[in-house]
Amino acid sequence: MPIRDKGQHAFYILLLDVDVVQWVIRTGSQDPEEMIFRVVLFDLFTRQDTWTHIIEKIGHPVWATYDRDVYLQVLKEAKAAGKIYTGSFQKPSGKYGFKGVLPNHLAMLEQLMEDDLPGRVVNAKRISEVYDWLRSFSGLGPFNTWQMLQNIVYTGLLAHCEDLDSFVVLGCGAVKGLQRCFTTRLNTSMQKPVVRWMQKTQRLHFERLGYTPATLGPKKHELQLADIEHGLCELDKGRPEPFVLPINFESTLEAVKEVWEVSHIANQRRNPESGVMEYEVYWRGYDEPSWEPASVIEEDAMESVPNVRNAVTLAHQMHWHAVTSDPTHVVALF
DNA sequence: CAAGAGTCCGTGGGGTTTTC
DNA sequence: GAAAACCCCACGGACTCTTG
Repeated sequence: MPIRDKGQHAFYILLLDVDVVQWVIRTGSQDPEEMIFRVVLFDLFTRQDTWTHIIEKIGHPVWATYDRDVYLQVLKEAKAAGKIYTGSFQKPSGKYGFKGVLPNHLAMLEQLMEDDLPGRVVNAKRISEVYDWLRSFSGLGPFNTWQMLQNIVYTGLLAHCEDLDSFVVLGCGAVKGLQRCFTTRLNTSMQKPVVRWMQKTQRLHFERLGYTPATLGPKKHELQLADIEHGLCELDKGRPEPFVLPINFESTLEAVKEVWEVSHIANQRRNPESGVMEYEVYWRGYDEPSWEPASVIEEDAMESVPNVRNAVTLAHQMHWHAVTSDPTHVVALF
């Protein structure tokens, strides 16, 4: 059975976004610096019209020949003729010493490039490093940073990062979407694990509901964390009625068991300097333990700690009674 | 310290008024 | 009468302040 109804919308929007970003990335120099310049420039507007307008006026954007005045002029003309921003992705102007959004956005772009965003991306061990660094810029809050980072991920330059498959940030929309799914607001520490769990068990849900699994891109990838997050946002926008996912408890436990990576937790302490609660974690495959902040471990507990209690807690929070009478209600996600 | 409420800023859409 | 200008409201994310 093909995906239909409003759920289809969510995927089409998603596919469009990915395709446009891919086009931005693949058209032009494949030098990391140039690719990232194009991605960030595109990300400021996240609008295909704006990108096309730039190309028509000055050709494919090139960092090596970038000139603020030229870009400002072209974008001002575009703005005078129509819209250049997208409502839901619009970034605050940030504080870069200019009046108005546009010059401040360009100034932020320049700052990112001059402070070597490309180098930081190429040399990053973890995506979270790049995220934290981007977050320090004025105007880049949690959600916009995440969006920008996702577009950077599409370049493939972060493919070597160890947290490529686990790093996710949930925006307000995604949290509301989760609330729609599970009728109750999930405990903050459970939100990300639940989204990771949704990603890992997506096939099971498609099968259970009798739908062809949704795939993205020419290579028919499974939905990634970013896609699930995105889907949750669309869900929040499009659905007036709250509903609940019917969930199989046993399969959830199986999903949790499959991804254990922590060997065991030996100790806990309060960090003498910061006062933060920490756990002494032994990692599977490594002899040396490390002290990890409790918040991190608890957040990742679904994935990493061999502690069934976490799964049971989750089960209780999720209200797993099968409810929806119309399977199309869950199609936006699964 | 975390969660929630409130403010700010800018977009977008719909409707109304003004202008030619 | 059509197009342009204007107004108002809702929305979303960042940021700040308050509360428990």
